[in-house]
Amino acid sequence: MGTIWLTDEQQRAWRAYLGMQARLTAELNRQLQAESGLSLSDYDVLVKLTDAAGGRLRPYELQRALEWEQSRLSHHLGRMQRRGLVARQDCDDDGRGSYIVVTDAGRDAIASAAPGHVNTVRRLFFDHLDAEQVRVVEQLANGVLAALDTAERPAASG
Amino acid sequence: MGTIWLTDEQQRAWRAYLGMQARLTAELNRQLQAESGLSLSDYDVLVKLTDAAGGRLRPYELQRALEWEQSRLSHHLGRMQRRGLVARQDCDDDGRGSYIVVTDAGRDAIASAAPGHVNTVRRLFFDHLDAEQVRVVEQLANGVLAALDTAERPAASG
DNA sequence: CCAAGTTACATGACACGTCATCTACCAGCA
DNA sequence: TGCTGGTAGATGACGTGTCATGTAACTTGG
Repeated sequence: MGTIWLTDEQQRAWRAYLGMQARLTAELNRQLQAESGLSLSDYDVLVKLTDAAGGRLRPYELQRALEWEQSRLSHHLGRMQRRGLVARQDCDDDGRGSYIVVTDAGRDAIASAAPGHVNTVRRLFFDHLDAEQVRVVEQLANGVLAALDTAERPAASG
Repeated sequence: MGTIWLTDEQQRAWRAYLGMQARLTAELNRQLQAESGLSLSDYDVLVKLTDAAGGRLRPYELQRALEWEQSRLSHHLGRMQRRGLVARQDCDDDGRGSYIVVTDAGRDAIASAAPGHVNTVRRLFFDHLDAEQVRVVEQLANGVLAALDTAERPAASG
């Protein structure tokens, strides 16, 4: 029988969301790329690494922190290593793995990129939201995320 | 002088938004791909084409409707043509251009993809929002979009 | 202690998006 | 008629993301 479509309000909201998402991501990437030569992905990786003790993490730790697919991370770390942003150290505990370490160049890159990026986030996004809207974004996004979590890792029955 | 960072509320909202955005897009793409062999981009193109009179549009019309970069559209149409989802017709009015037409295969593809996709959008997103949140999403997204528009196409001075 | 399963990570193939650049055509003007 | 500029669109190079698969090292029951 008939498919249930979206209501008019939902359609308008969905279109607006998709539009914002696409344009905003593109703009943020463009600004970051132009001002610092980093991509948003590079930025996220470097944030996690510089936050970590010793500036290094195992790839699987990075993977969980970033919620990336494993092969994406592997490819991306390879590229970042080629560009000198990160390096690898052998892992004595576990012969399969390695540590990923931020290099000095990596630290420099993110230190110089961060202020401009944060400014852009504020200029393009938060400057146009009031306090209530900020709260709604957080709650709504966390709600959707929670649903995605339970949908992907279904609770054990019983 | 000190860089102005984000407030705690803004940081939490931003992280939540980024997480939701990434996971949601990935899931929507995965579902669409698995159930119909289309990507979200294919879907958007086919929606615009089937909405148009005669099921055909000039590439530049598609470009404006989708708000895509020109080369992205060009590459994407090439791939969709290779897969038989769209075809090209000569444009008599303008020797430079052509019309992009949905093929029967394209119509079949989107007709079979749409119900499942809409269902997934509702299941993963709207089922977790109340009416007020839906309104906020629309308003907020449109506000950010408007700002992006004026930022990119600065008004003529005077 | 060893075979079987599991975990950590890499890799090749291929779709996708951006940038820079190129070609062909159209429109206005001398 | 030819020149100049703008518009429609394609293309190659290159970075990125996904899927499927491979491999080596760890772990665990017997």
